[in-house]
Amino acid sequence: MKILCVAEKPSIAKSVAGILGGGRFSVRSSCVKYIKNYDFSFNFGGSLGQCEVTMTSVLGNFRNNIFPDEYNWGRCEPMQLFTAPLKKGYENKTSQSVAKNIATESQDADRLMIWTDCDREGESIGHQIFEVASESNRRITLENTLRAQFSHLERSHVIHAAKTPRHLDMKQVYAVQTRGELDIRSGFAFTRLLTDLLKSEIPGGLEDKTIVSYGSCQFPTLGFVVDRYIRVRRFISEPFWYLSVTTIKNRIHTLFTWTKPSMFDRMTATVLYANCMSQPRNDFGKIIAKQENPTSNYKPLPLTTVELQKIAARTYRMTAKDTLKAAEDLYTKGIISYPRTETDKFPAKMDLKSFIQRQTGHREWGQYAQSLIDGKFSPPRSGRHNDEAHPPIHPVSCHDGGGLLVKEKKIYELVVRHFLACCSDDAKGSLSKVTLQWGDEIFTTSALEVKEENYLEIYKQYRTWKSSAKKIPPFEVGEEVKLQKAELKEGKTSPPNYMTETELIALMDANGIGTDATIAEHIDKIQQREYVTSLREGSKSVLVPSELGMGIVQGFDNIEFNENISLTKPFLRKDMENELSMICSGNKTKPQVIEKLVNMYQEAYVLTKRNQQTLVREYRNVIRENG
DNA sequence: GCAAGGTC
Repeated sequence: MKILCVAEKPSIAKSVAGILGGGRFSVRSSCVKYIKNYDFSFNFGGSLGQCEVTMTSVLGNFRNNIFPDEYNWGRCEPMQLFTAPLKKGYENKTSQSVAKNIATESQDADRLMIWTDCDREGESIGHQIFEVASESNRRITLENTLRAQFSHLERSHVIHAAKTPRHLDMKQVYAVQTRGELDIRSGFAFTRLLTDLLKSEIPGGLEDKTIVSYGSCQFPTLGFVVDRYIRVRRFISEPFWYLSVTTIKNRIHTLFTWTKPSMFDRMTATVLYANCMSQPRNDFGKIIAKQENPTSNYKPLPLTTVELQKIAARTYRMTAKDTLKAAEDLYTKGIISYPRTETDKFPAKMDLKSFIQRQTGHREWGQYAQSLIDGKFSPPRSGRHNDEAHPPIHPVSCHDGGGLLVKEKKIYELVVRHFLACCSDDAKGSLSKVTLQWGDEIFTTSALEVKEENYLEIYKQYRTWKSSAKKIPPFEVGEEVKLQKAELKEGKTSPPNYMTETELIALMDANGIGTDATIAEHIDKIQQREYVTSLREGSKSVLVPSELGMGIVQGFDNIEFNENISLTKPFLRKDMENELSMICSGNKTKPQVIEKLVNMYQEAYVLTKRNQQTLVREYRNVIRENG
């Protein structure tokens, strides 16, 4: 029997061929520069048995939606794009060649086995491969097409995946197709409307090559930046007042903080201060309580892509894009698990200790790993996210760093240390708190003492939790202590900061805008479109909207849409994600979801067009306000 | 000329 295996990317095809072929395979080049075809034999067991195998790959998505030529820009009313037919096509020469290689290689195959990544997109890419293969070879059907399930490239795992395939999950395929169709219809329609409108109404305002694009991810991303900008600009600093006392005992000065919130009314604060000052012995305070409570600092949750990007941005100042690239390269080398995951909970049956064991020989953290094996192991915390495709990011093999790029080394170290931290105990400490009364007012001071570092021993680079530098003198309850200072102080509320990239990533992630692989691209896109510019502010850079970006958001926010739908807010996109999940779980069908959301977008389009002067007016307003 | 999603 002859089997054609197809992976999502060339690196996976190479690794899997190496494992299944046991190192004995021959390589042929294909009509695409990056893609190689590997021939070998492998015993799949079961009804397949010993097979001749060709392993190849595609380059991610290669078939996409295309509108027929009569719907090109300027040749139809954009509104028609919501219902125009869509055909499958190839965007460029490369994807056409990718398809050609699949068609050729499938010709003499008895079976097709899909080896794309095990996520929703992978399932859809698998279906594209199936379509091309079955068009070229009628013996390949959806029923006899196999789908390997794997989440990392460790040898025994890959062999097990080859021997226990399932079928393509069409529900996931339909969910992805639904998103694709809605995005191209709404994206093209609104982009043409906005571009043509703003160019004709604001002559000389926009350059010829400018595109004012709408996208279901671009707009909410822009919306986050604008919201923050407005909050900063509208911020008015307010003074507030508070009481503060400092004691002196054993020559140690101890600052006590008022337990009441700061007051925005000066008179009230002054009266309270005067009350205290009018007491006899107003230069003494009384210790009324003393506590010492055990406290913990929790170890981190199992590592997701976005968390990895956030930690790397904070600790190493790496961009989200660079972090993902480094992690992807470590994955294809078999060093860490699949780095695109939303799951922050390890599967119950996973043998974590075997992964720790592999790290015991490492010169930096081997000893620590050994101590976990020798009894200090503690089961990881469980988060509430699960993408049902990949476990949290964890190291697969032990690597001394030789031959790795600097960025890869950093990311590898982060992944290992994070994993070991997850399998350790929380840090333990004790928090001492002393309460003091001065007049009728109550003040407290506290100090932390770290007793057991536990996970922090391996995780110091990424998180600090230290004993307080200040020492609290040995106060006794009931004791009267001399005050060194007792003051009425004035403070000022400070404005929020402009949006940083790290914050924007966190917001997009929390709101389901884009995927781990595309979040960085959307941030890039709204800058290319000149909706947003990046400014340096001190040591970090922040994102602020341009006039165009402000104008668009203000314009859309001033149009009243049905059911309070907002195109610049994340809720619409989140709704769509929910609908897609329902397709995956079998509770809705692709046509149902498309009908519902196309109707909604059409209504929004009609209202936008009817109120197009609002968009123009708001954009002009922004320009005028800026002078 | 236009989206978002893969990957190179």
